[in-house]
Amino acid sequence: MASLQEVAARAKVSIATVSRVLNKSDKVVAETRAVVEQALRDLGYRPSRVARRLRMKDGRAHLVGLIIPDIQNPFYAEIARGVEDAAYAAEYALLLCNSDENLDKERFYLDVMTSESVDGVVLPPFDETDAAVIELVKTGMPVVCVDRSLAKVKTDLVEVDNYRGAFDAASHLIEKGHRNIGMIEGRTHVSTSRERRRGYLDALAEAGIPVRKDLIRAGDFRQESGRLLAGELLDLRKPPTALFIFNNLMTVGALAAVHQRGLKVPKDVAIVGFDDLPWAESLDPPLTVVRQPAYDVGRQAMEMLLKRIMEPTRPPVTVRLLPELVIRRST
Amino acid sequence: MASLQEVAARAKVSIATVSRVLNKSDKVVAETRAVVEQALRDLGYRPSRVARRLRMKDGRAHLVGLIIPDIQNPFYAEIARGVEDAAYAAEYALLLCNSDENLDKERFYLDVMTSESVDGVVLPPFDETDAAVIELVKTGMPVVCVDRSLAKVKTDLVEVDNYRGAFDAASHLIEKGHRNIGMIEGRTHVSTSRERRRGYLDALAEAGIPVRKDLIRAGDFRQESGRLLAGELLDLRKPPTALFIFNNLMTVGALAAVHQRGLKVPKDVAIVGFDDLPWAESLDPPLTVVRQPAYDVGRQAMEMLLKRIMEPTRPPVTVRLLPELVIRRST
DNA sequence: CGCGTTTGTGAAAACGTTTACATCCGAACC
DNA sequence: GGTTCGGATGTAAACGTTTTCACAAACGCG
Repeated sequence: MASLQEVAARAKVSIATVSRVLNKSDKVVAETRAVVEQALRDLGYRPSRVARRLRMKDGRAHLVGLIIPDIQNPFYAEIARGVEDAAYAAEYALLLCNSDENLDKERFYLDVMTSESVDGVVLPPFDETDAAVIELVKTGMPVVCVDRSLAKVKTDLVEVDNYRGAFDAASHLIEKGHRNIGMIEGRTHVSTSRERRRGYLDALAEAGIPVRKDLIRAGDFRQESGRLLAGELLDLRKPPTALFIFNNLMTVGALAAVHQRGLKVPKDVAIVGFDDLPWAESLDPPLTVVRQPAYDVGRQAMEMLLKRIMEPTRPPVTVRLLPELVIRRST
Repeated sequence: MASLQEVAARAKVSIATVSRVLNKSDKVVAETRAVVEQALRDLGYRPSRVARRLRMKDGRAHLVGLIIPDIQNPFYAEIARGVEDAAYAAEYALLLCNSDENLDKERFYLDVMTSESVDGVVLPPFDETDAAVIELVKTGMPVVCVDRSLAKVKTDLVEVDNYRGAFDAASHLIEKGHRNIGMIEGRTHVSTSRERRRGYLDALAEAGIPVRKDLIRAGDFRQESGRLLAGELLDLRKPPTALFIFNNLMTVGALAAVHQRGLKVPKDVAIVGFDDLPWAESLDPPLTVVRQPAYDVGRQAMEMLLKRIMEPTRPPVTVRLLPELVIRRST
């Protein structure tokens, strides 16, 4: 509440001097400094980030935005933790928003970002052609994409080798003797979906297994769509003996569909999903998954963003992290 | 980027007129309005929330803060969704922060809140005596507590009937014939822990079961502490035949400890935990839990906050929602 | 002792809004 | 035809900072 004005009045100096005391940088003699600091304490002064941000040129707000598609998805929550830890370490505050895999909400929050003059934004774009994000990038706002990438625009990017992850997962199932492997994709215009699909197809091709189109379904990354689509696949005349599912939430949904039908995993149907879960070990059965280093994705993205804020003209960088196939008992 | 200045120049009017067009409220003749609106579009004008917030008196920033202890805890994620939906519906932006059950972080973010001149804050206090939160309340900042309450200070509050939830859970175990019921609490100075403990003790008392102090352990709400403490209990000379655990994450940890020892649930040990999980149904075995209406907690808290922002002097209100015992197969 | 140089401090502008107040102009009134 | 009114628009102050520039005093030096 107390402003520089009031502090200055109490210390009988000018507001400029108070500001200088606050920002340490400038010269102010020890005696005055002491007086000012006393006044600061007396009034319980708290600087206004708002005023500061209004006055300052870009890149010094110490505020960045993170827009995640679904805060209830543990994968994104883990990314958020990574981002948050790196931000907090650099004393940056984080404006965290949940876009709910919804373009309108995303646009609303992107507007908030520019409107709040944040220093930069971390986000997984809605899909490869996300217009609102591209627009934002073009305004010169520092943007780091995580997990998903944009097709036409080059930005800083921290992603996971989705092709490799999917290839390994499918190969693992093939090795176990499966030839009818169902796949539940995510939204198809998302870069991760595209890459994972490639990995699956290549693994099949390499093993000389023909692709059964009816075993491929596209979901929307939500639990419910996993349940529905897994149900469809299991109810097929010639159902798959294994399921490869593109994210954690849909995998949980699929598991529910399997249980509902009284089928046994992995005897009746094997399952491997993308994204590890803290409780994957305690699921019935413990789930084989492609583990993504989500925390690191977040942390590195934030560090990358800080670099870009410091040096806005540096060329965009891509970091690709490796996933890991964690074999438990669902395969 | 474009400011009122530039728009005004292009439309050949004063900035006041532009501002009036923007805020609809005031009179401006149709012709000028059209000209201004064209200029607005041409320049792709985006208002600066920062400047606006600096200028305006309290309560009109259309920005509120939410500080949650752990973004990776599905219970809080669900609360966050409730808050976020209600905020978005009212066109409020949400400054979401993760305090990591850490007082320093919490203080940092509380400072950010005042410093950012948010209109209000929703949070579960760290514990009943959380000094930083009390301080904030005393500054007159609208604050709504969720889930946990403060001991000495009366604020708006949306909570769950924890006593009832715990009482029901313990009674259910007693009914199933258990007399040695282990309990893993959370941090003991948190209001929810205190209430749940009361519920457990009363249920035992009502059934005439003496309390075994060695069956009561205090954790920190994290998965790891659930694993550790459940391990301790199970390794006791005279171990409990049932476990009542105070939150979801510790329950998952406890489940791991049980599996690790090769014990069967519920044959060797029954388990009931607080907080439902989207995948509780797919755990091994499907978990009996006390379900809290987390989404509603969040939604109602945000609505309450909006009311307080509109009418800062209204007396504090408490809403208590009912939990529900969901019986699955772990008991 | 006079003159440049340094050092500490203050005055004021700027950031982008909102809004109270002033101004202008035409219409309505008597 | 003045006077008054009211409606549309402009002017300028204010919000709380940072920062440039100016200024005064002290200092160093020949």
